Amino acid sequence: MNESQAIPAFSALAQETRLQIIRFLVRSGPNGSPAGKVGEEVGASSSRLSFHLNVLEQAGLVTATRVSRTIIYRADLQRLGALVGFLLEDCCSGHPTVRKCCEMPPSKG
Amino acid sequence: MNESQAIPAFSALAQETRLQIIRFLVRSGPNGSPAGKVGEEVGASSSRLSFHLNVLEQAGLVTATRVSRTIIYRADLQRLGALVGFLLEDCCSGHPTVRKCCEMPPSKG
DNA sequence: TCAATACCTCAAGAGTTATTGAAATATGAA
DNA sequence: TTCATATTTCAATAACTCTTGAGGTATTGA
Repeated sequence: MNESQAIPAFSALAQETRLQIIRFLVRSGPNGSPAGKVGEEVGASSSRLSFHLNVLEQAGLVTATRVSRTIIYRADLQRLGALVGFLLEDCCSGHPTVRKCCEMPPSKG
Repeated sequence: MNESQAIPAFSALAQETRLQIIRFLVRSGPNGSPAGKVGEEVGASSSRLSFHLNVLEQAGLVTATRVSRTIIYRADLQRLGALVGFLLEDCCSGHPTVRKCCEMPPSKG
């Protein structure tokens, strides 16, 4: 991931509705979720939802696939991982203090 | 880190000049750097620099300390780490695919 | 073909962000 | 006090973001 990919990604995540969408799509797993269901989940009107899904898609954080009348959205976990990597390596020079946050939480081994 | 801290932090990082500032301040280490030197480094006029440093400070990603005539800025590594943690845990539910990016790079391991 | 469903696009308006240049504030030294 | 240095604040402006509501497109089934 380079800066010109990271900037739209950070920008996409800097918004409450889009954060809700990402959370929901990550939890929806590899099957993803149709736009309508995402809209119900986050409580957004169709045009508002479409606007935010488009921002996320342009940022590369979600993918869209048409299946008949519905459009299935999925979180792009590789991209999200690459963004974490950008934050750790590019922004923070791999600094150990920043890296500590990535260790597994104690109760989850 | 919660959502209302993460949103301004993502927003702060979604800008080229501020990304340059963060990189430089992380590399400057615990002594930080005076505003003027940051401005030289990133090629920003004083008012423009001040604007961006303020955004970063409000977002909690840098701290400012006055020392005589100069103001020393430092990257807040704890906050940056907490933001990585938010991205991994809150946004991505600690998903292993996303986590893989946090492993030490092979040549540095 | 017509109607229904699922979703997107468009235009308008309010609010926010980034840049510029001028002016203000704070500190230190002559 | 006067001057220089370091930095912030202010006002104007252009560009961008988000929301709303109306209308459009794609697909399916009767």
